[in-house]
Amino acid sequence: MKQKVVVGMSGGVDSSVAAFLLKEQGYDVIGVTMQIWQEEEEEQKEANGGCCGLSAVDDARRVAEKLDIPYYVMNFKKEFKCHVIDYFVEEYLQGRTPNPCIACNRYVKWESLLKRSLTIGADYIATGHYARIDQLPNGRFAIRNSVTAAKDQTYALYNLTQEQLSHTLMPVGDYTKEEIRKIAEDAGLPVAHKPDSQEICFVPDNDYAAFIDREAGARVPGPGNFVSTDGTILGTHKGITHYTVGQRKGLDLPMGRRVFVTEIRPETNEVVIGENEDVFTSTVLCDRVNYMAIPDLTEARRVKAKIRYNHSGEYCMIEKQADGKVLCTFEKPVRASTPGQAVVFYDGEHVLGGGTIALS
RNA sequence: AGGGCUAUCGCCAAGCGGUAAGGCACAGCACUUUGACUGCUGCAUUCGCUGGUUCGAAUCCAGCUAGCCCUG
Repeated sequence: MKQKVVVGMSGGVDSSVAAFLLKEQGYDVIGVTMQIWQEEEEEQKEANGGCCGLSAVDDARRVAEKLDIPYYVMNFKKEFKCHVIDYFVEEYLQGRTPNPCIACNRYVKWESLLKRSLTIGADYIATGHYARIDQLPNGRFAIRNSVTAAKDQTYALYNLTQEQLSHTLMPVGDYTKEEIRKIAEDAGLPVAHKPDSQEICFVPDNDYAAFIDREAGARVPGPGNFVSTDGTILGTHKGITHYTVGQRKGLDLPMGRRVFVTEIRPETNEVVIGENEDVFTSTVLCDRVNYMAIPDLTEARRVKAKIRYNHSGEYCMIEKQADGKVLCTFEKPVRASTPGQAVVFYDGEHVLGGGTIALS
């Protein structure tokens, strides 16, 4: 009997081709689009729709028809609100910089969608991520780099659990973006030339600070002081939710030279300003660690680590602390390690694990 | 009340009679399935105001205005 797989279809090229490939590979494919933040009425264009846009449903449905597979829209707004939007807002209110994509993957796509998929009799869920999944000799499942470094999306997937990975397929990771578009074109999929998505999906105007203002209202910390490392007051900032470590633009500080945010202090509502070199650090402490290729970190080891999406990675020693946090000591200083962002460890092509940056 | 100094883009700042450098800030674009970083482009027909001298002035002269400093 054919194995059944639910493909999360965003309406973009990648997930559409994922569905196509799996069908070709003989799976019993079901297409599902997750409704996560869009207003029902908001059936507007969403020009560059992508990952979570709204043209989503229309495009995904057309692809499903083309592939002749069953297609459903599932509502996950409640889960998305709770695990992604609220988390996103709370983190900013506390002076940290969250990565909503990671939270969405871990808690919405791979928790809620997987759970519901298993309920309807599926064996797997699949997505259009540029990453692969391997089962290692030690029996554990691990995310592996896509064949194309340019579109690698492993960073955003480090937080998945073994249970989740064991029920996941990522067929797109075996191809380059160009190949995927070619496949889509050859298969006659109507989304072959749709532009890639970008920005935070639930903040279409890209003004995340204004979004937080709308969501949190009076709880948003107001203006405070820009201070230099020695405590000198340099000016007034718009509120800590407007800033992140390493930021230069939007400071509105005519210092005569480029200056950057080096630290955000929610306790005193201060944003610390410094030179570019002040934003480099050699040590990063992370917590909420998820181990993937290994069951635990029992002894210090050397790995390559990425401290943000699109970071080329830098080698470091990682060592587990008594409290379970992991201390990373980099061989070369890394720029703008930011509390709230993830640090992901790589052992060769596989994701060893990762955590949330707590301190730099 | 006298004396001196300074007034050039939002901020800083070149310019010293020949037709407005640069930095920062800011804006747009590119890059990007997070926030950032980065790159590219743009950004004073005008030099506190009013006159004057010059073929020609931000640059010289006079008066006015404003700010700073010093002395009563």
